[in-house]
Amino acid sequence: MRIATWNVNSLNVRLPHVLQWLQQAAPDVLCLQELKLEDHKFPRAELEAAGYQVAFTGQKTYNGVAILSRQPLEDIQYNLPNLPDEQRRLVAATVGGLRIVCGYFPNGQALGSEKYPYKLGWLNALHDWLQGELQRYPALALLGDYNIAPADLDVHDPKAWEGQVLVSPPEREAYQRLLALGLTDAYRHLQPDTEKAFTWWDYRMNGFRRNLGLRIDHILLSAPALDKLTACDIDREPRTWERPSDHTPVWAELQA
DNA sequence: ATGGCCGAGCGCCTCGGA
Repeated sequence: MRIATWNVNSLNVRLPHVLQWLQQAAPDVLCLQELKLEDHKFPRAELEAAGYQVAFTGQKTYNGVAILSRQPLEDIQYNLPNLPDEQRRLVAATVGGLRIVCGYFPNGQALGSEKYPYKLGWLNALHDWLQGELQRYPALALLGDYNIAPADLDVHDPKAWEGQVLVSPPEREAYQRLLALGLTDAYRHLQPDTEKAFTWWDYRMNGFRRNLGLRIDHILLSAPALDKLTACDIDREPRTWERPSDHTPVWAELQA
């Protein structure tokens, strides 16, 4: 079973990219973030024609998440039940016994911004909700755009980024608290030392060509899911396509 | 050189992203 995550930065613009990647990467499950469209504009017919069932929750202009799956999606949940919030940032469903949680974590904007405590609060609510979720679903994968680079190894220029949003100690501590629930970073589990392995590059400054990026999109696995992990990688190819998202897909292969 | 790029919105500038 191949599972994947991709922040598409507008599904309106990126639907052709998504269809192309579904065809060539053939994931069983693909989690999408930053749909930037309302539910009535979700391209359900096109994705179903490609062989995928869909669960999604969106809003105009901002946020929005979806799970695409070849197998049926069961027990679908929208948003964090313990956090009243207008922002559409989470959808979860069970696929073949594996609990899939798709999240678009808040960016935080800047440490002095009111969006920063919102981010930390969201992370805290996610943590608390996951505790119960892991009890109900021991085999669980948390995929998405975390907007956190867990370690300096995940940052192209740690000195320039030091103390900024996406790498600040409180965010990294919140990320570590997720790991403390029994989750493991699939990519780092298999590639503990790989440098300059990024999932996002700024549109500006020729960021991608110069590989000035961050690793902020992740797949975290609970122990029963980690036992089945055989491969995990970042697919940089879609970032080379015409009019790309600033993020590129991350995928993991789990034994059946 | 602290900017540069994108996408969306009732657009011709602003906001948010990361």
